[in-house]
Amino acid sequence: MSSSSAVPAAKPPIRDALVAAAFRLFLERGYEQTTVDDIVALAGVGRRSFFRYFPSKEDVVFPDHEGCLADMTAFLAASGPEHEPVRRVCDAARLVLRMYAENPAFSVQRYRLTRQVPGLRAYELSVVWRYERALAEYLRGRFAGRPDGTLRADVIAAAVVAAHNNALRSWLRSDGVGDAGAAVDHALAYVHRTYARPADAPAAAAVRSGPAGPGGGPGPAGDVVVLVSRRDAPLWRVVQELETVLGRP
Amino acid sequence: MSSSSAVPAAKPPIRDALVAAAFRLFLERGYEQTTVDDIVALAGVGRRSFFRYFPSKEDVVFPDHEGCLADMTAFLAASGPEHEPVRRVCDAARLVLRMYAENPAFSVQRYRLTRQVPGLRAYELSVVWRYERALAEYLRGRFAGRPDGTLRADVIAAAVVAAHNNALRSWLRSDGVGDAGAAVDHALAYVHRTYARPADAPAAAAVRSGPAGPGGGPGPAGDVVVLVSRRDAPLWRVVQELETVLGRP
DNA sequence: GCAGGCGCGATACTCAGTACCCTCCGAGCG
DNA sequence: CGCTCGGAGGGTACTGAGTATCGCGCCTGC
Repeated sequence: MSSSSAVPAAKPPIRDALVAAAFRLFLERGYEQTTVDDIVALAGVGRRSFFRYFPSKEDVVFPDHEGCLADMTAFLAASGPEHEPVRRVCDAARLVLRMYAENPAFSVQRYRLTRQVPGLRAYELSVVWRYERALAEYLRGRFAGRPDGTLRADVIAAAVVAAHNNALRSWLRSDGVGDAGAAVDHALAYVHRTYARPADAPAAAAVRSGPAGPGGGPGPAGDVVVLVSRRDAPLWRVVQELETVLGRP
Repeated sequence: MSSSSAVPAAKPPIRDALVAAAFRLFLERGYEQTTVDDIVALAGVGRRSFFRYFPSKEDVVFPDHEGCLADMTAFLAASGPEHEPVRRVCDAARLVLRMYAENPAFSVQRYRLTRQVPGLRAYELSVVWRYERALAEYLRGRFAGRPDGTLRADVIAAAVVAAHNNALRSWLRSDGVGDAGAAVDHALAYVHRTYARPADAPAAAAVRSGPAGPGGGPGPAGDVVVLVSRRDAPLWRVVQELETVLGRP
């Protein structure tokens, strides 16, 4: 009818009402003690509508990740060859942090939920996995042709995600106080230092080798290389020489 | 009693029959088209017994991971301070490969299943996550006190798992032909090179030494640089060190 | 004003997972 | 010898997530 009083509040779409109702109940009585029927009853909608907006009960706990994943994919797709790949995936990871930081209270509550509900933890893993795959796919493209390109891509993507999550979780564990951005920057800087090679590091150098004298063939890992070089030698020559002696790519 | 009474603990009871029946049906008509009732009917046991042996339908697809995880935990717990931590987690990861390699045909079938069933992929993620946590917890212990100890632990554990899985999956994708061990060794070597620092020592130490002896500041072009490095130090780290000492980009 | 589309609700069904209770079987004990 | 006890397996019934189907009402476009 013409009356609008029966309609809940000026249309925060049903989806938001479902999220709000779900979290109220999850916090009140726990995730597993809350049925979908409870949620839809509180939200005042039909049961069928819940599954129209969320493919599963778990999805209502992560209502914004689908969009964030799309943002990340778009961000990576918009990258050009001028971007250093490792830095680019670090920046992509920061998109996720931004989403969490936009709503600290919500993020902390969700974190507590996922910590104590195994089913939610498993679901979160699959979400994180999709982020990691997006980063890895991007890196695989950038590393195509390089030796061990896919290996490097997968490892770097995993390292970036792990570093990001390490910082994010420590921020969440402290109830969202402190500078999450700085913590994530620090963690990602560690990964970036580890993997971002000085653009196509040329190579170079003059070397002598051996644990204790001449005749030492390719010794076991752990022995020592002594390199003597003129100070004014071009760096790339030093590296070239090193590679030759070490017998590595 | 009469047949095979004791020693090998008479292990294979109903459990193995359930696994066999489950895989037959999964391969015949697909995972989601197979109900637990189908499985127990084929195995000739009661429905209740299925859940006695497997907490969920997904678990029947990974019947050996629980034991492997226990092996890994024991392996890490049995580590001493004499073990280099990064090498140790690499060795721990090889335990998982060994389990897969013990039964290539089964592993390949399972891989195909998990590839095409989202629910199984999600479940596998939670299994992998537990391995990663075991590695990370071990490293956290070994890195306790170091700056960014937990960060390093988490990142290295993730890198090890990613490298292992990269090699493992490429082996599985090729239907289990080729040397899985060699592929995993190669992948883990990459991670080990990246992270294994020579027992707290810097990757490389460069010493400036001039013709005029010590005390000489940044000498003129023409004097000599002596660099001492562990043979297994990552090359780019050596270069970083060189750059620092030489004061060049 | 009418027709069609669609968002939504209601009912009914499948199946995973759980709770409860039953039986069978071997072991110990009166 | 029979009784009990305990544990492994089976059967029945229930909860709740997720799906299929239908029917209604509202909004839009002709």
